[in-house]
Amino acid sequence: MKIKNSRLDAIRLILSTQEIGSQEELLNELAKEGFTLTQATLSRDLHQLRVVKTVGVQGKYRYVLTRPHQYRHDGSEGEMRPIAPAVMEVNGFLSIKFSGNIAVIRTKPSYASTLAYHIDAYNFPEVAGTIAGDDTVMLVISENATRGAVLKALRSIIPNL
Amino acid sequence: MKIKNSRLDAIRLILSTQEIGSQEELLNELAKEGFTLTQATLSRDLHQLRVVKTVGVQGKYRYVLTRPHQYRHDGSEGEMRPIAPAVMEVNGFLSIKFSGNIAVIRTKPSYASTLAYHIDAYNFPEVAGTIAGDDTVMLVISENATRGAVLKALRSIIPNL
DNA sequence: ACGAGTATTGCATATTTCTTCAATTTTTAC
DNA sequence: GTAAAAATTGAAGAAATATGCAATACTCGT
Repeated sequence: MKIKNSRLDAIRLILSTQEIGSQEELLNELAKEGFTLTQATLSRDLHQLRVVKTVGVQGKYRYVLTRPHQYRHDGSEGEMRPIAPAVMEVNGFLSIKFSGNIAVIRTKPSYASTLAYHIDAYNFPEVAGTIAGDDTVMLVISENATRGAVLKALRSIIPNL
Repeated sequence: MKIKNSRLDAIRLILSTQEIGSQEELLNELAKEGFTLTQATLSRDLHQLRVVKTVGVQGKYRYVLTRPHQYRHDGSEGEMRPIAPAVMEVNGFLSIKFSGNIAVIRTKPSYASTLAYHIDAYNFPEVAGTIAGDDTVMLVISENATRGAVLKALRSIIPNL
C-alpha cells in the first residue's frame, strides 16, 4: 500500500522535527501534509513504528522514534534512502567525544533518536552507523574516515557544532 | 522521602526483570513488595523515572526503563551505587560481537535497556559505558581493558554467555 | 518546637490511547 | 480476470493514563 507507507514516512519525519505530545497533535500535523486518518489508525501506525511516548525537556510528554535496527549501510545496503528534505535544525545537541573508532554524542533528553535519524538520513560515507539511546548517540566511524571528516560532515546538519 | 525512593527503586527493579504491560499490572507487583499506592501516584512515578511504554516481543506493550545518563564512571564519578540486589536473570541476550573498542550486544526486542541497566549497575571497570537502543546495546570497552576481561565480567550477569 | 514552604498522595475525573467489529480495499493464487 | 485471503480503516466504546484539587506529610530555618 502506497498511502500507508508514505504516511508512515511522514510520521517519522514529523516526529523527528517537532515535539509532538499527543496523537491528536500529530493528527493535525498529518492533516497539514494532506493525510486524513483517524486517531485509531494513528495509534496502530505508532504501534507498528514502535514509537514511544516519553518525557521530554520540560517534563512534557513527547513521542519519539525508536530506531529498529541501527548501524546499517556499511556497504551492504544498496537501498538509497531519499535525502532528508532541506537542511533542518537539529537541535538538542550537547557535546561530542571520540573514543577509538566511535563518537559519543550527548543530546538533551529524548533528542538522541531524532539526531540519529538525521545523521542516518544523510548517509554520510564517513559514518558506518549509529545507535541512539535516550540522550546519547553512538556513532561508528567508517574504516577509512577520520575524526575530522566526521566532524565536518556533522557540522552540515548540526548548527552549534 | 524514604518510602518514595525505595518505591522508585522497586519499580526499576521490577521493570528490569519482568514484562510489565500496564500500570495496573505494575501496581500489583508493587503490592507484592509491600508498596501500596494508587495508579495516579504510579503514573507520576513513571513520569519522573522517564519510563516509556513501548512495543515488546509479540507486539505486546511493555514498560521499559530509559537510562538517564549513559557511559559514566570513567573515574570521575565517585558515587558508589549499591550493587544490584542478587545476581538476577538477565535474559533477552542473543549475541555479542566485538569490533575495535566496542562490543555490540544483540538482545530480544525491547530488552536492550534492561540489559544495559544491569551492566551499568555493576560498574565494571572494564566497561567505559553503554548505550541501549531497542534491541541492541553498544558497550564501549575501557581503554586498558581486554575483550576477554569484558566477557568475563559480563558472564557474571548474563547466564547464557 | 513552630510555622512557612515544599513535596507527596489519593480521589475523582478529564484526557488520551487502544481495541473490537464490520466494512472496504488491496494482494495473491489460480 | 476472479475469487479467496489478507490488510487497512473508521466508528464507537473500552481501557488505560494523566492531572486538578485538597489534604497530609515532610523539611528547613529560626
